[in-house]
Amino acid sequence: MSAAAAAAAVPGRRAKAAIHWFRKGLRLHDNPALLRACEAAAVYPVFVIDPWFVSEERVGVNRMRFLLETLEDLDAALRARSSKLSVLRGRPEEVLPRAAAHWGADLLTFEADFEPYALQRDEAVRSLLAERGVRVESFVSHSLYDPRGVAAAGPGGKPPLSYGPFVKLLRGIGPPPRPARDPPAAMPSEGWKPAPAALTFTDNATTASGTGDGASSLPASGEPASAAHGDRLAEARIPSLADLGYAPPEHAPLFPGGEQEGLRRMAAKLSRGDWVRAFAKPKTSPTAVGEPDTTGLSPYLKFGCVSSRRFWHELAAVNAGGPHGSPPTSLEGQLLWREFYICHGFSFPNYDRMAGNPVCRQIAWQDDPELLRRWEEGTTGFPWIDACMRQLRAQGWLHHLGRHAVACFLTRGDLYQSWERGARVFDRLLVDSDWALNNGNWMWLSASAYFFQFFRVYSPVAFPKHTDPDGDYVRRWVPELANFPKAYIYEPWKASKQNQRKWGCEIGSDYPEPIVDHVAVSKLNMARHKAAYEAHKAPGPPRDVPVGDSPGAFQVGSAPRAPKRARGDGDEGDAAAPGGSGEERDGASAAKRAKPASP
DNA sequence: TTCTCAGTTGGCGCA
DNA sequence: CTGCGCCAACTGAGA
Ligand SMILES: Cc1cc2nc3c(=O)[nH]c(=O)nc-3n(C[C@H](O)[C@H](O)[C@H](O)COP(=O)(O)OP(=O)(O)OC[C@H]3O[C@@H](n4cnc5c(N)ncnc54)[C@H](O)[C@@H]3O)c2cc1C
Repeated sequence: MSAAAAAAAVPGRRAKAAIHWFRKGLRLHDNPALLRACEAAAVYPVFVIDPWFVSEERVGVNRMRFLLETLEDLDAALRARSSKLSVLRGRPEEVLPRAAAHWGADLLTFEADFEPYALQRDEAVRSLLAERGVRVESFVSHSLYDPRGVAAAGPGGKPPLSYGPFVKLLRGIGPPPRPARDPPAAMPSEGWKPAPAALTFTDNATTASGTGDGASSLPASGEPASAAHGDRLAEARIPSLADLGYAPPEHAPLFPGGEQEGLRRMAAKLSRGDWVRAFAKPKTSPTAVGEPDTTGLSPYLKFGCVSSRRFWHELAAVNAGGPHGSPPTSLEGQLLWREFYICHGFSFPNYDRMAGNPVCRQIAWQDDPELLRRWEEGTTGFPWIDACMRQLRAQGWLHHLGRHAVACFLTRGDLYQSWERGARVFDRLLVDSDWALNNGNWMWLSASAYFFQFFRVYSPVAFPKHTDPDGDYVRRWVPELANFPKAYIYEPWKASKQNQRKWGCEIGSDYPEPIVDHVAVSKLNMARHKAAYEAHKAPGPPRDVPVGDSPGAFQVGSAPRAPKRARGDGDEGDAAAPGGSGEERDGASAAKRAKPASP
């Protein structure tokens, strides 16, 4: 392969054929890696679907739908520039070398991805292609800054553990780079040929191989794809949800996928200058029904349908229009939180678990699959918590404070289950699931990192009343309770049996009793956390806390009608719970690939 | 080394 | 409805 190696594209020299590998960064704007590929005589944009991710167990229907819609949108945008998207099927390490050989590519470009799973995958691809004489180039365009540079600028080569100093560090670096220019109106396609049929998704009705690859062609610039290609049904195409074995979604998407949708949403939000400048995150409402009270850009930023740099610069222009808030609560502050977690996920090992994670407190979480299941399914008996979990399941999205509420409830607040379990559920269900953001925020909420005031616990009853005293959000997502008046909407178990019947929902049969006595259990959990922190100061393996080993502890301050069940299944009293001593994590192999970066 | 201070977004009772 | 102090007290950063 030395001849091929000699033919590899070199920096600055024009490549013969370049593959641009889309993973995140699913956009044409601000895409430096795509621009680089466009310097070649022909560019082949591809997306690789690794079947490993294709399962509702790993990537829920909302996120998979978002991805497929995004790929459709990307393909349409490429076709308008005389190109098209080839969606390939298989492991990137196998598919990309074959595709490169097929197309005679001497250059592969992609957007850098700093998640551990992606780094490992990309390094494997890079070395495989290097052996075949294909040069690989990556470009930073997902985050505002190159996380390597940010980390290097921090004390000891690590980013600060607190947000304030982190932002100060960024300010010292200066504003993020300006977005790259758009790709050319007609993307290069010298000697273009279609993707290898064996690697693509094709219609079953006819076969692509009949007349060979030559059957396919590229659209002329601006030519509508469907009209131009109606005669080529067997052409490689973007799979549907059904192709991938997903059941039809039960709910319309809250966020339709795609660059166009993302840019449209960003423009709509930024056009409200006063709203943008007055944005204060803690004051936004988690109980909105319908359009979120925040930007709703998270899935677009996660998949890179919208460039964070473009968002930042357009936001800066809006902020220039008058007095505005500042981080951490401002809209810019939100983007910097994203930066914070991305940088931390890159800088610290084992960021997605407690064991071996240098920023994470070691805590002897309980392990009760039944409690986890009820939380996940939205049947805890706390209407606010259940409404949030049901919105999450239905739409794949929750307001930030809704995420706070359910994450606190599952972990340090009430159920005392590991944040890792919660993060795994979120990762499956969220349309915007992002490895670093998800794990980092779960550590925050569980008071495992960044935030340590564990005595501040969200009440599953009182908290939602701030923004929704009438309980309309609960009625939307927990229809069993639709007829309950506001006085009982967050505590339906307090209504008399007679009223429960009258309002059409008997607690205990039509809707569950509360899963725990919140007041009692949150006190116990505070004591547990306090002990865990003390153990942290005087190192040793994490132990469960002998607090609350007396069942009596549960009756302290018990809520009216605290369900008998609350004590029974509430994990309490087992002071001898196995301390997650650390190293015996489940599935070391799962840890290696535990990452839906692309899907 | 030791201290001080600030920290996105708690709940509650009270004025 | 809003603001305030209390609860009991955590951390990382920086002086
Ligand atoms: C337990 C938990 C898990 C989370 N998991 C994810 C996740 O997997 N993916 C994800 O995008 N966000 C996650 N978040 C952060 C946050 O809740 C969402 O980013 C936000 O609710 C998305 O809505 P938005 O785009 O309207 O936010 P906006 O308030 O409009 O913010 C704009 C953008 O800033 C970024 N941002 C905002 N808040 C945060 C934050 N706390 N941390 C990091 N970035 C932030 C996001 O990219 C967001 O789209 C999580 C939060 C919690 C508490």
